[in-house]
Amino acid sequence: MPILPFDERLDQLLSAAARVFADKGYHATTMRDLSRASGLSLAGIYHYVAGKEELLYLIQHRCFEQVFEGAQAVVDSQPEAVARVRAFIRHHIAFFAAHMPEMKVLSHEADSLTGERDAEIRQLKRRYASLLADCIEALEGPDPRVAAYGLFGMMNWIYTWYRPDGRVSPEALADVFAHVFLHGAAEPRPRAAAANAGGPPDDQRRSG
Amino acid sequence: MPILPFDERLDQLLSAAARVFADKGYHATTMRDLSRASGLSLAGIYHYVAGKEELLYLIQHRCFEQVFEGAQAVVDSQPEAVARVRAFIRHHIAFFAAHMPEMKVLSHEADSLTGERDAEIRQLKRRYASLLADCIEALEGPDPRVAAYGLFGMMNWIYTWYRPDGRVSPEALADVFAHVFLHGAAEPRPRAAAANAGGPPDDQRRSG
DNA sequence: TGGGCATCCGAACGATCGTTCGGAACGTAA
DNA sequence: TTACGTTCCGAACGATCGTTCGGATGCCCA
Repeated sequence: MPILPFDERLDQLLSAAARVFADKGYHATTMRDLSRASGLSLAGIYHYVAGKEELLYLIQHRCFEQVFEGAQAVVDSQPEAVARVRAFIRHHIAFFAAHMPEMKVLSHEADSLTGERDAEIRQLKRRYASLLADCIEALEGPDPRVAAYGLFGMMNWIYTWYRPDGRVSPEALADVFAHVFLHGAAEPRPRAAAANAGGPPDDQRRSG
Repeated sequence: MPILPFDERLDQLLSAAARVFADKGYHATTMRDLSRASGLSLAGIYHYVAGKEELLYLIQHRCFEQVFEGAQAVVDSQPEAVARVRAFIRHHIAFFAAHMPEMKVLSHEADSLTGERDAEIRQLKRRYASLLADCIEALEGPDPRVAAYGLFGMMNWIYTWYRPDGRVSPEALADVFAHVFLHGAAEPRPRAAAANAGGPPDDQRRSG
């Protein structure tokens, strides 16, 4: 037995690969990049995975199973429609912020898999989207499919601009998104709780 | 002079390249793909552009100037904050639907340029985002930056799921997004106008 | 008739890609 | 000690990449 057992070394490899894929994009990263980032030799990588695409598949599959399981749990714990949607948003954003590279790869490299691996991930994606769409349908608002995809866009897009260690905490971000999606940006927020962590708790209520 | 003047042949090339980039992704498409799609020979492409990256740059630059100009115009034509935001959304979605390949490339390949070309496109992007953020700030709702990026995500994400020739017209899509962003998905929409195109052109005011 | 420019191409170049091959180093079991 | 499976690597393979080179063709003007 070497320093690390097989499974843990594989986890390390997948984690390093997720970071590089997120940073440079799947097609633009080379196996030599992954060799450098993982500490394995170029050939050594192939002891753990069959090839580059399997690496991407494993990252996406593991990540998806995790978000889905967590989302299912928090949604089930809420009986009421608005609370279920809010819980989904909070969980999705929290998970996203805690697994930025993997979630970015999941969002940005959705078309980079092929064949059966592609089909399997697409199916997971459909199930996850349905979970949210079903919650939204109970709101009896606009077209649930359109609204759900709109909300996914709002949330998934954060990989292009949001930094979890910046001025806006993941919790504050989720609250803003939940408020905007449920009640709209033209409505004042009920409590102070803007997006800034430190500053004065600027009150949101409109003047007139 | 051949059948087509230089500029028009270049337009054709850029249009073909946008379609292929949108379909396969920038890094995954080869110059030979572009040769096939444009009807030019592999070497012939280099008579019109300096290389693959310039192709991507020209697509993004031209597209961005167009959306920005149009958005500026429709925003300026509206005096009131809510109407300005709504106008921005309608224009962005309409333009997106009418220029799907280019806008997908603009959204999805935001990190594929390098050096000066990258810097220039990023600056255009900042200006465009500020235009929307300024409109949103006047709503006096949640953090304008967060809300603006959230709205951009909602709108730009459509390249992953929306087909302009499907059951939901671009106008209906824009109306749903405008309603959700401004008033929330938990609020009922004022008129029927769910997702059908032929309805009355306007449905602004809340019910109460 | 001939020079010059614009348009466009077939063929090839060097670089780099994902992957593979043959084996080294090590621990364990007999 | 030998035998063997696991872990891992240096070196190389064939394929393909973006790009370039040296023209070929046709049009314009003199």
